[in-house]
Amino acid sequence: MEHEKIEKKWQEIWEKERVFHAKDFDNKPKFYGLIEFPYPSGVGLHIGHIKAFSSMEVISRMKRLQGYNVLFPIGWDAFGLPTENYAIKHNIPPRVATDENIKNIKKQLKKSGFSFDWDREIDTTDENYYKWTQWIFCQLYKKGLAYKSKALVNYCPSCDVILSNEESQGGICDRCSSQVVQKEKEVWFLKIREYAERLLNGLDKLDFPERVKEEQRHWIGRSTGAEVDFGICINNKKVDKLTVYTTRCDTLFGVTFMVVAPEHPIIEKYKKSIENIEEVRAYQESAKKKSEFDRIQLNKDKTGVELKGIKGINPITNEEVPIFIADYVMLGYGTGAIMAVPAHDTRDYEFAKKFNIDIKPVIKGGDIEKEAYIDIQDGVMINSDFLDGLKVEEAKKKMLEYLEDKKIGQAKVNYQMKDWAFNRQRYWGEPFPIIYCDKCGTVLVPEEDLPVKLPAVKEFKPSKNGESPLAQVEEWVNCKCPKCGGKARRETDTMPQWAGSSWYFLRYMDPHNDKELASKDKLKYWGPVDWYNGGMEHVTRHLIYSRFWNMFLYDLGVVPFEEPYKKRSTQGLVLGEDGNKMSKSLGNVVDFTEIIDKYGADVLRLYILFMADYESAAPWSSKNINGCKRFLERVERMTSLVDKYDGVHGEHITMLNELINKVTNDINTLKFNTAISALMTFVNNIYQDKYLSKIEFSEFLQLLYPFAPHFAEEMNERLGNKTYICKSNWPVEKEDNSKKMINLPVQVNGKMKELIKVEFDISKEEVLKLIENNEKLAGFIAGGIKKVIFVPNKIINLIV
RNA sequence: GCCGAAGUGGCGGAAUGGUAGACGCACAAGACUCAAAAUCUUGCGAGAGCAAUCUCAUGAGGGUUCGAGUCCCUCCUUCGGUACCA
Repeated sequence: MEHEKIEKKWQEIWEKERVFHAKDFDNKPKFYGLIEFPYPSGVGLHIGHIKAFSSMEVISRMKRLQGYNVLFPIGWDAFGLPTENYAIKHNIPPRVATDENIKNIKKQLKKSGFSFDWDREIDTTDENYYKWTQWIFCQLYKKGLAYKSKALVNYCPSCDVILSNEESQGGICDRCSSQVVQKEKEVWFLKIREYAERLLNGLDKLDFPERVKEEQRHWIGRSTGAEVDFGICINNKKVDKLTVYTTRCDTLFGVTFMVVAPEHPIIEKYKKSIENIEEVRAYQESAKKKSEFDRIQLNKDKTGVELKGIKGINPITNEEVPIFIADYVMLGYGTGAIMAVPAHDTRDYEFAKKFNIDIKPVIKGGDIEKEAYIDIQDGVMINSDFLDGLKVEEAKKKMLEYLEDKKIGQAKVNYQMKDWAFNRQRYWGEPFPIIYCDKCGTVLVPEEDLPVKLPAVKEFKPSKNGESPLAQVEEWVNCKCPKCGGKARRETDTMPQWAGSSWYFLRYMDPHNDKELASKDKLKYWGPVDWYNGGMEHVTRHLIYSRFWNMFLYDLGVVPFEEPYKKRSTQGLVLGEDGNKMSKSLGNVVDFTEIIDKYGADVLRLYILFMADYESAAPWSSKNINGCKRFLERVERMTSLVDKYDGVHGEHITMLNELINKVTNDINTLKFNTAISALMTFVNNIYQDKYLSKIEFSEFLQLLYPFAPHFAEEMNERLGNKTYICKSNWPVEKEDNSKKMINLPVQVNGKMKELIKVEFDISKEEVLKLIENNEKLAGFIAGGIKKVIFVPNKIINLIV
């Protein structure tokens, strides 16, 4: 079959018939299937995209035949670094580059035969789209959830851009792999931490894979503990308090020193009292130079400097303890200060060993000469006054009561998740709807003035002083204050990559609305997303950010559902033929457009879904794909076996029913590989029988349709069917009056001996009778049967 | 270190605690052909046997069970995530 011709033909027919069009407020049950919209980068799509999109594609194709009103949309996450870097590299304005790339990728997607509803195509860089991204920011600002503050940020010297923690994991820039350094900057933050608890608790109700939930939980990083007010004293006189965060307030009697982060404000406050301030300053400087990554790398070798001249006071024992600064304590977590209990914390232990500090055990057991002893399960308190004899959990509780009673401490929940650093010094992003006025301060752009359009510029490369290129566009930057009408300047930073993708699934439900981000009625009809498939790499950032925005919009009353995604699944990577991750440097990248040219989109999709379990990574094979090609050719030749029988042959009913059942279930559980193998088995069986009816063939083609839609449509037409498959109804199981026969395995002492063909639902007694009459099996039971395990329709096991 | 996933033929991979290796690839033999390709048929975990058949076999070692690739314990390896988070 000429795949090029028939694929083009059916793509045109589907488009003309508008079969993938999602109808608002239709009476049919709705199904909203979502895939992660692609970045329109210059290199086009990757074979991984094809796999990623194929799950919802297959499910959507089936669901439409099953009578669902399916929303399966597509769009472009076009702001952000990949596009901008491409534009800079090729010296093309980002707008032009984006449009070119979109055009190219759109062509690739259409050629691949995806059943997207193109009427709902969105583009995050379209001003009608980012108007609403800006609008959401305005609401966040109004609710006090967006703020600007000075902060140490991850800064990539090569890209000249500030990165979020998510974009600089491991201290490496996400985009260019350069080493990230720390820099102090005025940064916009979104208070995602205010939603931490809800983001965490919401997970329980969601149909996400457990590992996805675990990663999100870990990312949010909730820990329960206590803040305890230690004292600071100078010359034996208490002058201040120093609050620490601990999850182990039960060990308060074991504190032998304190540690604060190098940037902790007490150093500046008491610099006059610190005798070795020069040494301290030197340490602060060296810590600043180290990126967060370096700190981690050096985690075996603890460093620090004692703050001589000031001491900490343990509020329980009133003992004086030394205070150190050390870079193993982070300013950004807890209070930036800790109480150190070397006997029961590995880090404190290492530090104490190095600096010769006392190690005082407060939990029985272990050998503190060798290592810190940690037993939160069964540990029993010692050397701890009123806690002695209690187990750790009980001691925690009692200590906390004591602290709260004496007003020297309180229960405290902390989250590892930091507020979301929400700006970049780049051109290709959403401008902030923010104006700075000398008189009025920070002023929001009024809603009627949205969108704040991104001006066309000549110089879109990042400038070397770390400022956004927008800062150089005087006529854009200088504006009137919306409040007082006086001279004012616009915010020149832009929003990060994740902004536009944090709410795009909402826009799909009402993409052309110019009054609101989406009408509530349409959100109510389509939302929430029934099934969202995407990559494991977006589980912690994109998924959490978008859940946060959705929750916020829910609180505002704009969105009628709190959680945006009912169900989430993840595809495994397509690895290179050598088993490694595909990469240009390894030269193992497979160009899927070449595969389409050679084999067609149907064979490509069939093979991608057949090669392994959908959710696990699997290597590409240019040999194995032949099997899928041959399979379709075999199906094509099956035409010659079609007889004149009007109906389903009695002998084929069971087989066909099983196929319908299997394919339907497998598609619903992403087991595409076994669905396809069942289709193959069916064909093999038909070849054995050498006949099938037209109806059998037609239903087979319907089942094949989600995986090889063009081919199935073409074959269906050749069979003489007047109705397109895309407009047909998904096959259902037929009444089966035939006596169902099964092969029942017979085990003797747990070992398989024989298969006997029996009627379905046969009784134990009848089976035993058959066994007695079976020449071979009778021999085994000649010595008498001790015990019989009979599992109806499954197995019989004879213990002799 | 911690969290998660996984280890099954020559290869990709199937198996609600119940026939291990479905389906496909590769390979071999046969049919068709002048020949090749394509196609069709058959075989294809290892060992023993003319054979029927038997024994062994799902990373290693234990255990639970009538029965374990699947559940439990200990360990090894690989991959992914994460990390001085107090």
